[in-house]
Amino acid sequence: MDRRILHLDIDAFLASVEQLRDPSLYGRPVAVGTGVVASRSYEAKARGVATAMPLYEALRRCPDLVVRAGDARLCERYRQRVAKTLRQFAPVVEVCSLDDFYADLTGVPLRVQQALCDATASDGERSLRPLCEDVRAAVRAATGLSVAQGVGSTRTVARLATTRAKPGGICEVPMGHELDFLAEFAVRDLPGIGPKTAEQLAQFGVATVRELRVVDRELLRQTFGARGDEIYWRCRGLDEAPVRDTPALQSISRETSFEPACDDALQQHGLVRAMLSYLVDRAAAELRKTQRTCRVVAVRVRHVDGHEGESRRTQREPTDRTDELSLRARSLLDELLARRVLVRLVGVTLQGLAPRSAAQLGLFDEEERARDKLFAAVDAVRERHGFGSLLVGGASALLGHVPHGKHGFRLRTPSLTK
DNA sequence: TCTGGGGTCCTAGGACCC
DNA sequence: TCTGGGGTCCTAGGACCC
Repeated sequence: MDRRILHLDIDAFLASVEQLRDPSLYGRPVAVGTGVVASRSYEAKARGVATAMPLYEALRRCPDLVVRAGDARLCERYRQRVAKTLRQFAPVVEVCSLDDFYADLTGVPLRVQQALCDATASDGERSLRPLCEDVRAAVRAATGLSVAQGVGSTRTVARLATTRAKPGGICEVPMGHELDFLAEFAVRDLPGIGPKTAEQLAQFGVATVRELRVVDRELLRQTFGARGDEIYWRCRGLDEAPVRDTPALQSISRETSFEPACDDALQQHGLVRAMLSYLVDRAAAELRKTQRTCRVVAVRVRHVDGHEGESRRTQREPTDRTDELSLRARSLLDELLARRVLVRLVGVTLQGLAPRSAAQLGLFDEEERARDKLFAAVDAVRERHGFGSLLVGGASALLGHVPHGKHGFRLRTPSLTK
């Protein structure tokens, strides 16, 4: 009942990493992204630059904006360091997205709580603010990054508290003050309420959390199905979702867009095919790195006219091999390329992930074992010399069309693609 | 107003099996 | 042979998150 959940959010994560990389950027408006703003520094925010804003608009508002492409691999390393630091303070830490984390402090040993007991708190009520200050200092020391933190009795409360704490602050919602705290937030601020749901609620005349609490539970259920119940509890700050240790990934996807659209100098969508096989290779390498296999391959194509197609196929036999997955992806792509329209985006998703087991992989078969060894060798070489040191299968057709370097082909959005 | 590249979860309908 | 019901698997699509 008396849970204490900590939510931590790295301030302007991708932009801050760029500032760490290049200290001359401190104090300047910085944006990271391709096409749209993925992250911006607070100096840029002050000049009207918002995330998800098209870059041309950002530059119109702030002509001296420094725009960087970003580096997803580097950000991933920082993120791991932040997670590691947080684990020194809390028994259970959930890495939630690129830049935010939950920790359940309910189980923090009593002696730690006692040591952290805020002498000024009345009625023996303990404040976790001193702990948050320690976390903030530790993250700063380990990474140089600034974080905002929120504390509350549920994930929802903690998360919204963080939004009040940005940037760099700490916001703690005391037990029993949840309803008041949530009341004036817009419904759109509640996690789980997106643009569609907010619009439907607006038709009921509901804009704030306070107003949402008046809506009949049955009506929410009828309108939004299972989510209706969630919304009902959430606006009362009563979501029960636990903080879990970071759960295993359920899918691995890699996609990239073509700008300008891919009109394919090679005939028969040769470039799109080559790009797909490269993306499959990247995804499969990640699969092997995490010691898993997959059974489902999905391929996605978006054409310049906005038409989107995705198709997937499940196979009985799990695999983690690039060659096998490429074959599966290739036949799916052929189904999607029937339209003779330029391609804007292509991508692959591996699903149906399971821990790798030799028996399922047919590794008692001699040929299978040989292929398996081949990919293990490929992975080892890439580990040492970079992903770009070896090209596998159809990806070589990209040479001369897509810039290539140590880490492989340079995809359009390095800030977000590993 | 869909700009980008990741992810999660839910639902509906059809195939198939018992 | 038909009727019925239930469970599971699969595909597709939508809504949401950062």
